Amino acid sequence: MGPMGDMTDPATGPRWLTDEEQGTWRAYLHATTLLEDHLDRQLQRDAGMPHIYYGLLVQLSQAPRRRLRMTELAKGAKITRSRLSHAVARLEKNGWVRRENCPSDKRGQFALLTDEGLEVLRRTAPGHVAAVRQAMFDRLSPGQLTQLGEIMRVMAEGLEPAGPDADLPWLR
Amino acid sequence: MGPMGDMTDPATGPRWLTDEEQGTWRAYLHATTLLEDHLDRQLQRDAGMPHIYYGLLVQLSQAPRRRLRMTELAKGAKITRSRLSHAVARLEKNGWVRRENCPSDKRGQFALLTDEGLEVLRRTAPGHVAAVRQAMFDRLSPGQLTQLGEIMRVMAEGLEPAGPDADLPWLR
DNA sequence: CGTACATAGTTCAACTTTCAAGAACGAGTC
DNA sequence: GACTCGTTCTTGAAAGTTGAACTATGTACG
Repeated sequence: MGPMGDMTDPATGPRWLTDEEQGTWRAYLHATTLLEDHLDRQLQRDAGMPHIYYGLLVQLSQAPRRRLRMTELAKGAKITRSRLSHAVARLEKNGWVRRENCPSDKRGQFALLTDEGLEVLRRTAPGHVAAVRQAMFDRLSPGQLTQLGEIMRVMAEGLEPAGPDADLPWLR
Repeated sequence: MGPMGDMTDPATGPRWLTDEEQGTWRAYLHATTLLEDHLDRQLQRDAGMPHIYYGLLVQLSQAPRRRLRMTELAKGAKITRSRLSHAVARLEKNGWVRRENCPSDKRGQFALLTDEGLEVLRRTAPGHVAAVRQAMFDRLSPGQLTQLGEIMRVMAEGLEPAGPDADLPWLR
């Protein structure tokens, strides 16, 4: 068990999930894995890259001067720097991204979206949006949309690598 | 674009996401990737396997006689048979799963949970439930819990490989 | 300056996933 | 039986991911 113990009360045992919780958890797992698979396949087929790589291009396209420091890009995509290194290497091979040295910090690298990369994005964005829409927004009522947004923000907040005092969580 | 067209109306162009939809979509992506990463790490650390492998053991543990046909197991976990083959091979090496021939269909294989496998599950389930609880259920109101369940079921329904007539979607 | 430590990014090896074959069996038809 | 076709599961190679080790540079402080 982890360093923080197993979070169970030795007297009462672990707090298992209620039936409703279990049902929701299963539905969550099914929906999220199905959607992720669906988008991965859609993008692999139409854009020649997995969903995460596509997200990297999108982020670059929205950044000033179409470039971002590697670390910023990794944070935005919520992936490790290691994974990003590999991903950018691959995207560079495709000619969709270029690296550039950071003048102010010799350790730093910018990843920047090339014109070709932007073109790929333009060509494939409509199909991607359509897929997302079809899977999620076309099926949810306005109320559900709002609810979902709120719920996801609550969950993300609790999982965020934590802001200040990230290394002293027991003091918060 | 795919065989079914790009779903855009040539007159109006693609229907982009509204601001609220974009916000929800981003929140969704953040929350789901953070949670999946979190659980993967938690289980890798405490149980020595990724989340999906753990899910396979859970499924087996709940099946009659602790065994399932490979295809059933794959369907339940929503993964390909190929992926399952590799996964089971790995779990077999760990001694947590065993294969057995199906007597009635010589092509068939059962995957079955060993006593060791069950023991691993017993040892690690409390920590896993605690992680899920902490990330999701401890943070949502009862109303949100219900909403989330419903929303996820709607989404999953739309993504399901489709029941009968799966190959003639245009007739439905 | 020099030492110590933090940060940025890459690399390596081990592992997992995907995709495209392929081997083996079952079922229907003639 | 023999043909055809679908199903079950496995395999191998390529692609992607992970975590730890490593290089190089910045930063704080005596």
